[in-house]
Amino acid sequence: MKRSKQDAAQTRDALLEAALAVFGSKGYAASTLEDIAKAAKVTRGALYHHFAGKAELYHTLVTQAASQPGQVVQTAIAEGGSFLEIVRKVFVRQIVLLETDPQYRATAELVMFKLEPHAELEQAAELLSSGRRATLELLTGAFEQGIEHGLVRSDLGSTELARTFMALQIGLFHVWSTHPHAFDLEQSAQAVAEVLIAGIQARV
Amino acid sequence: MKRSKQDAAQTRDALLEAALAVFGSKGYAASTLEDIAKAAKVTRGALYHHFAGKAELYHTLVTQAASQPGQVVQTAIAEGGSFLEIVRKVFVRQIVLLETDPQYRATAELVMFKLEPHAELEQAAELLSSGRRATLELLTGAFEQGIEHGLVRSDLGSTELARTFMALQIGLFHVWSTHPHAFDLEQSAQAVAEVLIAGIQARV
DNA sequence: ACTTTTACATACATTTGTGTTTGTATATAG
DNA sequence: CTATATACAAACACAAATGTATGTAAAAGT
Repeated sequence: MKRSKQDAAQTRDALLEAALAVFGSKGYAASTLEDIAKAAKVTRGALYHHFAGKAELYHTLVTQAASQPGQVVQTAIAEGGSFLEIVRKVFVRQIVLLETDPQYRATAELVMFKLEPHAELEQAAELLSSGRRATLELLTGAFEQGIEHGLVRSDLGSTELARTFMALQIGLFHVWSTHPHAFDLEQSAQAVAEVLIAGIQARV
Repeated sequence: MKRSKQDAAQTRDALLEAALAVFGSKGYAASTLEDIAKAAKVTRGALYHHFAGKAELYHTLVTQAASQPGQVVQTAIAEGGSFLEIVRKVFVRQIVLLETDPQYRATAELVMFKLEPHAELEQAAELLSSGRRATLELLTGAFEQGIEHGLVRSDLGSTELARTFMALQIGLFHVWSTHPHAFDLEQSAQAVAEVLIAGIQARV
């Protein structure tokens, strides 16, 4: 019984969603296509019809997640406020996004904390890697300006400050990811941001 | 040709070392026992003689790595210095340890950033998890004292400060782990520690 | 010196997952 | 209205990995 084109797109989405869930709960290598197909309530036949195989499924997930970064920065800047205020906002909001968007969270956890260096995943890894580099450069540029305006301490250099920002974000995400029920993410993010702001601002 | 007991212990160590390397480079599930045996220059027969299977190998690695934590704290305290000085020392030294001890680094990367929730690995995961909780509690206690002595800011609470410390460490490790050649770890750790200290100290 | 373990290697059986092929009902195009 | 392409399911073939059983030479015990 063949389905219409709309139905087909629906199954495709179901497969992607199922793949994310299964990959997230068992890791890439341990996940079987049968698992994914079953989770999407279809057979492997459907899966092979829509995707070339496991690697392509994974790659699709990663690329679609990597395409939605950094608009948080844009809106925070647009809202105005002092430099440090913007930094605080961006920090907290990017963290909170992990809690509010389960899809985003799952993908992020998958590619950051469950990265298996499989040969077929080279492209995806490379994509992620370059994304991270870009974010770091963007942050470095921002802190460079903050230093020039005398708002941020100048003794450590903009690169180290950017790395600190990233490290704090990633680290908090990791801690929360391993014990999600242990504390409230947003509240903690605000506290951590306080420390960050106090730590990077120029001394009077 | 049978080897002596000493040779046998050597083979066992070689297997563990090889397992760590292979797990680290391919992930748990994707690593085959043949890979590990070959890397240790023995056959799978030897492997099955020393270990029950893949899971036991992994478990052995994890437990032996989890047994060597926190002596950094002891020595730093013994050396004396102000509270914040000790915090800084502990932060930097624990990070640097990742660079100096490749064995420790590999295990840490494996269990922190390549954690595959395999069913057979439950025990190992539980062990890791409780270890992290213990570290966090130890840190919380330390910061609690710091607050009481008026050396640390009191507005955020000791738990949040401890989490910040952990997050910064883990995050920096993660950033370095994904791009080891991009920057000098020790230097960066010192800079990051500067920010941390400035961020948590009591305001005058 | 003789017997019994020990430390492996080798060979085999079984399972499991992947990729491919075939079949089929239905939607869509002409 | 007929032909073809589409969206899958079901069956099959193949490879790889695990676990186990067997063999064996040397070390360790007696």
